[in-house]
Amino acid sequence: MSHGEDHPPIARSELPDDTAALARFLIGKLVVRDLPEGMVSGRIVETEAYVVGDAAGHGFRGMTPRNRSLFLERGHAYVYLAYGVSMMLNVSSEAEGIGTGVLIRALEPLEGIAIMRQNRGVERLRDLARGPGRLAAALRIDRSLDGLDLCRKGPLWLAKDGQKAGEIGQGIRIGITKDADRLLRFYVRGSPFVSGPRSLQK
DNA sequence: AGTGCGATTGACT
DNA sequence: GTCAATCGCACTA
Repeated sequence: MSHGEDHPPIARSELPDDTAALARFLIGKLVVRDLPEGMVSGRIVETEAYVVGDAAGHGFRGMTPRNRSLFLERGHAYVYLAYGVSMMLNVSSEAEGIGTGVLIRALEPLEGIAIMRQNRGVERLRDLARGPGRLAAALRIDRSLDGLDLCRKGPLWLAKDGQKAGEIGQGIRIGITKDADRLLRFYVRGSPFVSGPRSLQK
């Protein structure tokens, strides 16, 4: 694998307005993290959409100190702590003032794998960023990145990938109880880097 | 001011 | 397969 690639950011105008469409669009795109030790990147293989009127969405009951970044224009980072243990990376969606977003659930590691191993404390490639909390740990993502514009170069941004994503599967979201039946999870079929039980693959 | 609960993970039976 | 850890925050009063 080559290193030191340029990774131009994805323009905001390329991001679909609709949240579910954005979740699908982001499959196969890159998350790029600029760390002091070097560049870390991965290909997005799993996302979940938290859409308008969605009781499972953090923005459902309006803006709060925690979720205000969800209400930014599409393409900004919403980072929060889940279960007091794991950071979660989301991409805000829709127009400014609408509290919706896309959870990035899993990456296929590309660059900076040694750095990811160090951040995670595990060796196995498959386990470095399989799951939203693991992904955030591998990229050392925390609340200091909340609200960041992901459509420009900085500590963290979104980029295109040279190669096409595989076939995209769709299913129910993981770990929620409200609006749990909606098919708002997207993933690369057959990718070993996708999280969740095998019963949800297919 | 007190309380209950997660968009998870890793350890364990 | 089950389950505890852990804590910020939203909700109730």
